Amino acid sequence: MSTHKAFLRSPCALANSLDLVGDRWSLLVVRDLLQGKHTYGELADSREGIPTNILADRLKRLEASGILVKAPYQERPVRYSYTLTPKGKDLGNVLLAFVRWGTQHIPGTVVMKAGQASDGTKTPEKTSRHRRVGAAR
Amino acid sequence: MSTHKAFLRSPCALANSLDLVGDRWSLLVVRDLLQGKHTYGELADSREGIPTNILADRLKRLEASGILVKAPYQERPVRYSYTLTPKGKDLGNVLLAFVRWGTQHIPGTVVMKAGQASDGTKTPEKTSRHRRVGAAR
DNA sequence: CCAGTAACTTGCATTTTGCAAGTGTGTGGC
DNA sequence: GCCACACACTTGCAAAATGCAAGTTACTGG
Repeated sequence: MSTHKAFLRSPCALANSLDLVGDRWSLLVVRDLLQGKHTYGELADSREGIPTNILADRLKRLEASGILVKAPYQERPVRYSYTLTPKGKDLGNVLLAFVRWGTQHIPGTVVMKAGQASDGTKTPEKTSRHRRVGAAR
Repeated sequence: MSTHKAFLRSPCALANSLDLVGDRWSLLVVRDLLQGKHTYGELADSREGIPTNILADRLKRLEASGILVKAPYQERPVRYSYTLTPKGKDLGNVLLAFVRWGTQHIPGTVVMKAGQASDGTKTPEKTSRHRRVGAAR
């Protein structure tokens, strides 16, 4: 099979990025993965309450587009771990841009991102492993 | 009445940003406005072929959330001009992050963004005018 | 055998899309 | 006045996506 299908809308990088992660849930899943979550259960338990069918669908799509990979981390009982690829981790910069825009322009919103943004807002961070956002700037 | 409604999903800046512009079209409209387009017709004539009902809806939503303003720029015949507010212009950074991610990770995509980049990225791209894209099936 | 957990699927009502066609307002030409 | 035309939208659906609840499968410990 070919590695990529024809462009759906245009060759514009923005349009194609939006076709992959331009919906209300995908980037929240990426956020949670960046924060150190890695199982379906942890992801389903997000603050925003993503419906499980949507989560399953987004995980499939994100895997299909090479943003994350699914792999069993134990065999008996089989349990899966979702982790970001480099492509997925690079979305951290997009998240960061969104977070900066949101905190600046939507009153009341806070940074809920582990690894810290530029404005010094504290995050109620729990035991994160050693995963950090590849922050620009 | 309160000045703003309760958070739809969570106080997370990312989640709230996505509630405003987290769909497949909003940021493309912002892109076109940043590129200098300002009338409904010019926006409707985008490369990706946004349906006019969707465009009308997005313009209303973006105006409601203070990302752009609509104003008549001539009276007889009345013609409207859509322009970004500072809030809307700041989305340029989000666009930039998306464009960088896309060009880096989605093979074949190109930058189609005019001027106004904070890192000196330039586009020799020019805009096509009223060319129809009958590509949608 | 039973309860429990993780990881999904399924059903179905509601909402959002996408496409085409239509409407309202005003302008210039004849 | 009448017609063609352009701009800025609406309207009418069919099709798809979303959201909620409940069900399913695989396994394990008691």
